[in-house]
Amino acid sequence: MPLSRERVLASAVALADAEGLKALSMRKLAQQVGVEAMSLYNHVKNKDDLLGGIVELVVEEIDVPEIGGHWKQEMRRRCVSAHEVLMRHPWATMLIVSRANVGPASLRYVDATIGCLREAGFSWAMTDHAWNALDSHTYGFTLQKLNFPFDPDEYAEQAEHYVAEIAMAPYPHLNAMAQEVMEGNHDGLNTFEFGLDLLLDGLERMLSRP
Amino acid sequence: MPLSRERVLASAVALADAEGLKALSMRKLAQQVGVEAMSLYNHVKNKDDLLGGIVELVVEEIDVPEIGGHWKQEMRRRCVSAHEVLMRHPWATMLIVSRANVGPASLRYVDATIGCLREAGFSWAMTDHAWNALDSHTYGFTLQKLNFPFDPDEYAEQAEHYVAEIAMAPYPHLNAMAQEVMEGNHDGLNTFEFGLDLLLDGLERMLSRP
DNA sequence: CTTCATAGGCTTACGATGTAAGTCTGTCAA
DNA sequence: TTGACAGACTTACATCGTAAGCCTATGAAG
Repeated sequence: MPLSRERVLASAVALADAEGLKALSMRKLAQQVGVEAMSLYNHVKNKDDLLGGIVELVVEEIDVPEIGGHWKQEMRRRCVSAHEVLMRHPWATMLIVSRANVGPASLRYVDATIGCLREAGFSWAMTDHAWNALDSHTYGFTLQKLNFPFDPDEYAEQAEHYVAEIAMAPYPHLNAMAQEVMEGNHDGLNTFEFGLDLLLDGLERMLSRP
Repeated sequence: MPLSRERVLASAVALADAEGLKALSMRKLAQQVGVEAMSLYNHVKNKDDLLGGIVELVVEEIDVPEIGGHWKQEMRRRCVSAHEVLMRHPWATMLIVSRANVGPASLRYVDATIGCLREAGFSWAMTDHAWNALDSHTYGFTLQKLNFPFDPDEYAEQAEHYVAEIAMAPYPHLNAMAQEVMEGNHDGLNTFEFGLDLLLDGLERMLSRP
């Protein structure tokens, strides 16, 4: 099987998924596809191009909103799908929010989003604001969740170590919340849909009362 | 003036502000404070510790919500302040969302947030959700704005180059929006407050109708 | 069948980077 | 006077992206 851009990019995604973005070096990637580092440059302009390529692969996985459908349902599906995809590729969100993404998958993604909102009757400005607010929530929530230091299942027990290591006296409210988690009264988990529905409901109200 | 942790951290913030996170290397920083690279390690455990330190300096700049005050107004002030501070230090948001922040400034910041929301009558779960949703918007919006490839002032004219470089035929809605921007019918700018108020209004409704 | 351009490998080399390990020196307490 | 120690410095190493150039198999042109 000859080397190709597709194979290089797919392998890069696999490596980043398995060992994180930091571990994705040209040498390690080359080794994984059975080649020397410099050979990758026959298929990829440079590392930045490689990163752009793997971002495109990830964006391709996201459900695009259907332009004829009901905007609220379609945008909800789009955002939930984005969140799921980004959780499957924990390195991807960071990359997306720190680069200009102008590949075909990314363009198609924003085009469908704009189309869906416009079709529903939003003005240009409102379309822009809605799209931006929904993406802000999607990226922001995903990054916070990825950054959360414990596995959700073991949050309660981990909280005990956490509380032990940090002087909680000066932080009474944080301390109280940690107590609630430890005692099982509050699971401390956040759902993507909470903020998402707050935004969608707000947008719906603005649409019906222009 | 002798070297100290404070001086190292302050200088690191200045360097990152001026030349970006990528330019913040131990050697460059050392040079800036007039010392050799390894000497920094007398004041900082390693580079990660340095990054944690400068994040703390930034978080310290953010307005903390007042616990007795009206929650909506206080949280709004807190988020707007965070956004402003993060725009002043364009490298900081990335760092905040990719690390566990457990310094005193960060802990004080979350403690005041939890306290303000609890005092207002939110349940533990709602407090957690509200805090998380507001932060998601703050970080997500800021990252998107920082990543936006043009200066807001020159957006309209830059859009022309953009459109020229990308085949717009397959992306009719994106194309149409670009046209609106070029013709001055839509400025294409997003405000932090749009999504923020959507969230705050939604939270207010949930609080009054439990 | 020969020639020769080309695509796509490979090797070598360079300047960053973070930091481990060890050294030197000036200050101050005993 | 001595001796410990804080805080500077030097050297050295592995790892990174990638510039430059080399080598060889393939396949089209003569």
